[in-house]
Amino acid sequence: MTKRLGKDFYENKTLKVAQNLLGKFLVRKIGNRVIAAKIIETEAYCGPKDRASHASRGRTERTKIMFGPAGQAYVYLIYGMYYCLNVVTEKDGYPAAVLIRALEYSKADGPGKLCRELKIDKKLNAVNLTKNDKLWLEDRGEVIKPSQIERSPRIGVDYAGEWKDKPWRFVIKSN
DNA sequence: AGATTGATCCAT
DNA sequence: TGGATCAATCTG
Repeated sequence: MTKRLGKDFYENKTLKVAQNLLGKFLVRKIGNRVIAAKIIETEAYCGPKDRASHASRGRTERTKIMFGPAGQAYVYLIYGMYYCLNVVTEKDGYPAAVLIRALEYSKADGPGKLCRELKIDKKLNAVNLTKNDKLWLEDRGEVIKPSQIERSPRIGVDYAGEWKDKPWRFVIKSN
């Protein structure tokens, strides 16, 4: 059973989507080559008050995508050298997204390397993951039980004050 | 621990 | 318009 995730999957509470994404497959089509890899690590960025989220400083040219409807890709450049891939969640108007941090594929552990391996760059920013033929997500029937999920604080957000310790990072155990 | 690297954001 | 900042990674 293989089914592309639709808007109903993304239009949900971000913490729930972040956990549901574990075990799903990220599919990237480059020319005639198709790469599919299981998602094993995610992080949730929730709402305008989450200081770790780019959206916490309000709607800007870069972050407006996070305020948009669920099911779009949010791709941005960080530290001048690496791209990070997020998927937008929740209702149109509410800024939230899930960062895809690692895949069970080659050396794609870490959001920067992941995007390098899959050739994800700014051209894929704002694409609709439910419709386009270059990048999308699939349910291949794998079920991840809550007991297989490990929670921990998010990476690289020490500047976020009280928000930095929230256990909003999700990893499949034994990876 | 330090260097890298450049788009983005906001204010000296 | 300029300077500080950064959801990272590599090298030592």
